[in-house]
Amino acid sequence: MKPFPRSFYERDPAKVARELLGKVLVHRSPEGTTIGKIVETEAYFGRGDPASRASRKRTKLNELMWWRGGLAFIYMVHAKWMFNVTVEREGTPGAVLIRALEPLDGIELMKSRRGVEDKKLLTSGPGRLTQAMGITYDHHKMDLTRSRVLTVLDDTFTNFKIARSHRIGVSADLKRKLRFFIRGNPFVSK
DNA sequence: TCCAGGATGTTCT
DNA sequence: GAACATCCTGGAC
Repeated sequence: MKPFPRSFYERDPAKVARELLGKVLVHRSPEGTTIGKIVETEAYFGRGDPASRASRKRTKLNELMWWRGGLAFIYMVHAKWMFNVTVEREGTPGAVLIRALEPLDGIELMKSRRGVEDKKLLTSGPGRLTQAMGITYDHHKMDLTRSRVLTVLDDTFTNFKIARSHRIGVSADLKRKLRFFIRGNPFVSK
């Protein structure tokens, strides 16, 4: 297992969102290592995508969407951290939101960070998984293709079917279905 | 300095 | 499925 190269990320957001399913997110923190399989993602574009933070003016908060692919893009919604990966080449905005993981390792650490025992409640939502994995704004701009701390590894989880739907929690969505998830996986958020 | 809003989560019915 | 707790951010003053 090794990290994806930048060329994996510098492509169409929907394509990257779909191909991130079944891949493995690793966070090596001072408290310990937590690992989860990605089971749910959403793609966000730039101009013309009303749900995207890049459809508005470029600011300090959203500018990472214009940067090169493969970087951790983190922001807060409803007092919860959201973990995204930048996609597309520098100058073209795009990001993929990681919405849910299946816990693989470091489960006791996830439980103590979340304050719950139920494994199903650890990482089945974008705010839940950042808390369980210990991901905060400290990881903003981190390069997932190079970092040893936070990275996405290629893996061999291929035995699953992909389903798609409209994105969740957005007030105005595109016609395209841009939420991807592993069909039947119990850790998908809805 | 104030304050509305937001790619949510939890706890109710 | 609906109410509401949560809290940071940037723009409005």
